[in-house]
Amino acid sequence: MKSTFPECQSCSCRKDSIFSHCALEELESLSSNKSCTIYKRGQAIFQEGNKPFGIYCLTEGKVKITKIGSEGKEQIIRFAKPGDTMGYRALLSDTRYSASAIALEECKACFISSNDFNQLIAQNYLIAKDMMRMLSNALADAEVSIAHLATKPVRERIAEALLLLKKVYGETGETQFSISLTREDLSSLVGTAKETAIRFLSELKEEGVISTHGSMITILDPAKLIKISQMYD
Amino acid sequence: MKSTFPECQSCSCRKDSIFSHCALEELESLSSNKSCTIYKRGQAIFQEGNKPFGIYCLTEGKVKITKIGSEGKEQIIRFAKPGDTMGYRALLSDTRYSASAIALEECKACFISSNDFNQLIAQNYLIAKDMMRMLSNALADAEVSIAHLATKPVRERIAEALLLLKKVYGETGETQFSISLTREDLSSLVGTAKETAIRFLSELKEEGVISTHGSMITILDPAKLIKISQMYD
DNA sequence: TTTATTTAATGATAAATATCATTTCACGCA
DNA sequence: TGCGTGAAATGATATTTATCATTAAATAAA
Repeated sequence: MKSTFPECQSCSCRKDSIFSHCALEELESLSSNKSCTIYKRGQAIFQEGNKPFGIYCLTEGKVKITKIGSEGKEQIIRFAKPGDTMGYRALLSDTRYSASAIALEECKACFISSNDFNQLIAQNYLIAKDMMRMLSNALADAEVSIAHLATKPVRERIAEALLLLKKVYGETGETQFSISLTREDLSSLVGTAKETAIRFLSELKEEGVISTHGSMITILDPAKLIKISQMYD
Repeated sequence: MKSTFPECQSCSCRKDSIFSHCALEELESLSSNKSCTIYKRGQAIFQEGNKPFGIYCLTEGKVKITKIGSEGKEQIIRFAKPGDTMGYRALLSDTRYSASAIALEECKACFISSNDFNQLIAQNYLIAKDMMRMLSNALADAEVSIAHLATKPVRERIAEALLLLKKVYGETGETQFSISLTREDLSSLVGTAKETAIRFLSELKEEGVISTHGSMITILDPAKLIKISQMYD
């Protein structure tokens, strides 16, 4: 009984996932072979350095994808939301995980074995093409991060980070957006010290761009945030 | 007459390129359709923001792949060497170039139209798989850059940059390795100010790890460079 | 070869960010 | 409702890195 997990055929997150091009029979086969798990806040779905045995499809919750940097410092590379696939990079390059996936809150994810996944992309070119598109987009995003980490000051990167969170986890159309995120996670996304991140957040609060309550951050003025993130462009 | 350009069938750089899995007839078709160009030092092969119409295969010379960051600062994302394909990311995600390719010295590159390229990856799954592997490797590299830019001090990143240059452009097995690279380019790879890069280079010279003559940098002690690059790991 | 021009190198100083210490606040739990 | 714990916030200071100015060296041009 996997009562808490949807069948792939009817999964609401499939619409914008790589499985949007699957035939019904492919979905049925996926669904019957998949294995689903609940992860608690802080739990790892997979970890940097381990061998991959399949891919994960997140169906509920928020996940951070992280790498260990210098002195054991954690660096957040990107976030995953329901419908996102995780761990495919390692499979496709036949290497170990280059990053970890950590649940930011209670999450549900489905596991699809490498065999099933490889078969799928080999037999359905639309899916392979989609994988290439996904990889290409992820690469473009990563390259933007590189350029911005290297050339933008922290204040701009903080603004950008908040906008990224809104883009990933916000509803389209909403102006205000709230998310609970530790200052530690925020600083590890921005690539700065926790205290520095907090200081710039305080600055943004005084400017009325955001408000906070505990770890909850609310974006009040996204337009101004965009301006701040591009101050020196 | 394209006397200065090799036929794809006999091209020496094909062995470790994505075309290593091509059938002879595919190579013949590629070769007869390709268009080859010589680029002078400083010339752009393609530029960030433009629409891609195909991919480029570098056959001679060194190329830097760059993005414009804050305040117009150039950030080097990666390097290309003969045999490397360039510009495929934009095609595969159906977006504009997210980076530019600039010749670091006189270069030769072959152009393959999007049509030819798309046909190739659609008809030959081995090539599509290779593309996915390439994208995955590029993504892994980019993610390492992110983590290191965010967490490693400049001295370590300088050491790492020199090792990267050796890895890309050095012969396998050689210990000493020389490359001509402006301090501007080095600093734009490391993500630091030119003067800062120069200062750390001077430090490495005094330690006997490298030597320089003008823009020429010679790595004398790669082992020590590795240690320096991992000082706080 | 000599000269001009660009690039590398160094010094002095300013700015940005990190670190360490302390206080304040939010939240779970008795 | 108060108490304890951990996280957020703030302050003081140290460190790292950037910027501006100048000199020295290398490369290109005459």
